[in-house]
Amino acid sequence: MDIKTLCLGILSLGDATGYEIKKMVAEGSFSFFSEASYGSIYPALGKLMAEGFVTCRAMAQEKRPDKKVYSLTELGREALTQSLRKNPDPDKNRSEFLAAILFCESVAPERVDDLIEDRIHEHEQKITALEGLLAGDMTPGSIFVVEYGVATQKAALEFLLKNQNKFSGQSPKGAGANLREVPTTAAE
Amino acid sequence: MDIKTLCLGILSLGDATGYEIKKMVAEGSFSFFSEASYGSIYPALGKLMAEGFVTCRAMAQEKRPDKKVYSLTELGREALTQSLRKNPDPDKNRSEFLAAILFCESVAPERVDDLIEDRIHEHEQKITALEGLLAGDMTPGSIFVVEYGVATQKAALEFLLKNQNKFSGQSPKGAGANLREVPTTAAE
DNA sequence: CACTATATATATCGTATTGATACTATTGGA
DNA sequence: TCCAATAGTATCAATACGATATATATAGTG
Repeated sequence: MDIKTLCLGILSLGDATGYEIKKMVAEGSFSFFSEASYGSIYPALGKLMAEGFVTCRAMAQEKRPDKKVYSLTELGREALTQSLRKNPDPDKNRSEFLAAILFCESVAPERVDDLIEDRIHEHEQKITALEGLLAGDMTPGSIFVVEYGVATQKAALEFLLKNQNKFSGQSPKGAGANLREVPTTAAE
Repeated sequence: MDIKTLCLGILSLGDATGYEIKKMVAEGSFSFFSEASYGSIYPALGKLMAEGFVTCRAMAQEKRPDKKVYSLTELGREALTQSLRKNPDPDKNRSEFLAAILFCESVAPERVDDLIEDRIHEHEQKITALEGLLAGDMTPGSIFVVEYGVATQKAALEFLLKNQNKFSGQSPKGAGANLREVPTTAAE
């Protein structure tokens, strides 16, 4: 999803400034499935203005720089509806962790255990954070999205807990320090 | 993970051409957690050459453009090991589907059911595809990665099957066709 | 009181990445 | 025979990212 559409969508939920959009994407329900930086948000808002999809009223504040509040126009609402009509592109998941698992195997197998151990804690934290979001007043949509996130995170966590032993003691080539108590995992 | 490290990692599993690297990232076990285009792979290989991390031997083929096979050097292997030493960055998940759920709510709520229905089929296909990968000869690492993928995909699928009714019949503004049998989900 | 960090708020800049495409040649199917 | 797909290289414009600059105010700390 390009940033223009993302901004359009966020503005469909209510007026916002560029700063607020950035915050929503970095925290809140959006953080689980999107990301955008100022360097893409501000140009996107500029283009949306030029296309007539959003308007901007500058709210002069004393002792603060002007706040530029963007609002969706009727034209913008139609453009968003149109975008939502076509099927969403498949998800893009990027995981340095999974890459590291694959690469460590050939280059530093003794590191895999730590990697998984750390990851388990990260999943636990992520789950706590997501469940914390469910406290505020949320729409059915954002509850759905957050719970979707919780479900997948929990599945990942359980997978790691079940399978972390599958690696231990395997091909201990040279390291030596990594075969503390070889577990009797199902031979194979 | 930047593309240079990704290339280094893939080459640690065996020699490859730029074309082959692209294929591995687009299909195979890598497709689940990484992505890269020619426009980033070729420049990355060029830089890795300049840094002495990879070598390249051109294999002249008749009736085809030269095949440039890249190999990891010992220096490159050390650089990769070094990169793997630091903790992997958190995953980045981008989902147009989840965004669409949120945005549809305010702009086209009658579309949500279709969105979920389609998504269920996509998850089923993805699971089949991932499980298909498990047939070939795989290292423990790639089995782990693929099964991690299967686990999360299945969790997502189950979540959607369980919760797809949570949306039906809610704020049926104008559509009318979407309130077939309102389920008695736990009132709340 | 000064110092530091964090929050509010806008915006730009260099670089990395994407997505599309060009070029050339072979294979396989309609 | 013609079209699409596969194999292989590579580049380019548009976009996105990540870091940073610019200001001001507040909150905490030594």
